[in-house]
Amino acid sequence: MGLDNNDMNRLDQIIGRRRKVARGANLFRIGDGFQNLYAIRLGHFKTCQVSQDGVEQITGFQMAGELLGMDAISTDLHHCTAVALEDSEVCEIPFGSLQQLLGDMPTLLRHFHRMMSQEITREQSVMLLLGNMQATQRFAAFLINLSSRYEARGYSPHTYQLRMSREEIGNYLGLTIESISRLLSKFKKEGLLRVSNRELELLDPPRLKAIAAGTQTCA
Amino acid sequence: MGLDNNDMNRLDQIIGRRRKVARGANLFRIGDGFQNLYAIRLGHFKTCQVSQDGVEQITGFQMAGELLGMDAISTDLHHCTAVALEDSEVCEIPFGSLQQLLGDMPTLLRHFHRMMSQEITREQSVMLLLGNMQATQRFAAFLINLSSRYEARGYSPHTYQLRMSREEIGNYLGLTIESISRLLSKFKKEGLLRVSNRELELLDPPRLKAIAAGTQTCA
DNA sequence: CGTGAATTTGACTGACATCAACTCAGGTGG
DNA sequence: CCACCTGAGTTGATGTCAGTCAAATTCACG
Repeated sequence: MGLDNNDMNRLDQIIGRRRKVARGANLFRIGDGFQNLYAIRLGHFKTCQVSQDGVEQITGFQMAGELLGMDAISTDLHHCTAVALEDSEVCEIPFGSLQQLLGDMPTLLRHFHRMMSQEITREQSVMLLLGNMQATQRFAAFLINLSSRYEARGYSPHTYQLRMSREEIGNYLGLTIESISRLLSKFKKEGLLRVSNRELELLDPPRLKAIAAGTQTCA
Repeated sequence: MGLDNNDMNRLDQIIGRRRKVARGANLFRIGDGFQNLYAIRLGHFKTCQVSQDGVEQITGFQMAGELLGMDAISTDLHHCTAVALEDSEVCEIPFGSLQQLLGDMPTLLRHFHRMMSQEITREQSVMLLLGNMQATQRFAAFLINLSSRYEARGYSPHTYQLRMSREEIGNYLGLTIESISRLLSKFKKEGLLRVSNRELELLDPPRLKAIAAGTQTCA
């Protein structure tokens, strides 16, 4: 169920300019008008919501190959802010043109729907995480999730770099920076991983998965 | 940006049989194959995820006019279970037929995308709620959310019936049944609402909104 | 090196969970 | 009609996990 060459060519034609986004810069902000979806070519992003009292909640971390901006389709306004976690590059996909194309190309349409649907299920699993997992379990699930996403992209699932700060991890997982730090220390002590700054090595993925699944408690 | 009559007629043609779902019955279950989306005609549903260790997390409450099953598009398998909270009625929308129609009908396509996108933003706001709101704020936000949805459907925003148990509310909000009960009592004492069983009357919506927004703390 | 930011670690606190007892409404059968 | 039972909900006492506050340490970078 991939896109064929013809599909890809027609898709390429509507894809707008590549755009570089410097570390820390916004790709779009809450309230911005919606023109484009963005396909991440290079780098990492975070998306965040802001509550009425001004508190920020990170709703996801995105990496190369993922699509940004789908939440804006409903009202033609962006509902979250996307920030580059490192110097990154995206392709603009003008949504108007994409829509026209979708009408002609059932496979592309199907593909697009899958991506939106995937975002829905991703968010549901975060709700599960935030709603009834303990801190240890949340953090293990987070590490495993990154691991499998890197693996799917052909990178090592055991060794990767955290592109986000401890604070951002904490915010995403509904925990404080201190808790994240303690969890890292605990996992290190347990022989589950090796950390040095943002460089991470998972030493015992099966056990980490078991902790994430809740079938093992961790000391 | 509604659908015109012609659109509606063609849509009606593909809409399958109406299906009654008794209180407590499943409309679909995690792992079921995906055939149809479901438009709720009558009644209320909850959707829930189950974590690997068997804990249930309610990811949403849906009412008449809302669409169920969009999370299944990505893998052709349902990722959550939908349960009727009361005797309800849905329309089956065979997704295959819908897709064909979407190719021909740009307005319908646009409408469908908006609905999917809306689900994404809804979930993001739940993440915000679960990630960094206090119990009181979560519950106020929950009540206000229901209120505005009933209002949008032409029902009273001040007086409505809770279709779900205290336990279900707690599960959804990442709290226990006891906490929900205490919050109800607190709000009652504060003169914010009147409750009797599942019958609810919001006495001071502005203040409740302020609490939900985090701009007011509540005693 | 020196300065400020990010992270780690420790002590204490608090919000919500847990445990337990009690109330109440609704249904069932004598 | 009423005694009994059951399940939902309420209320109180206590415990605990993660938050808060504070200080120490390490890191990034001029």
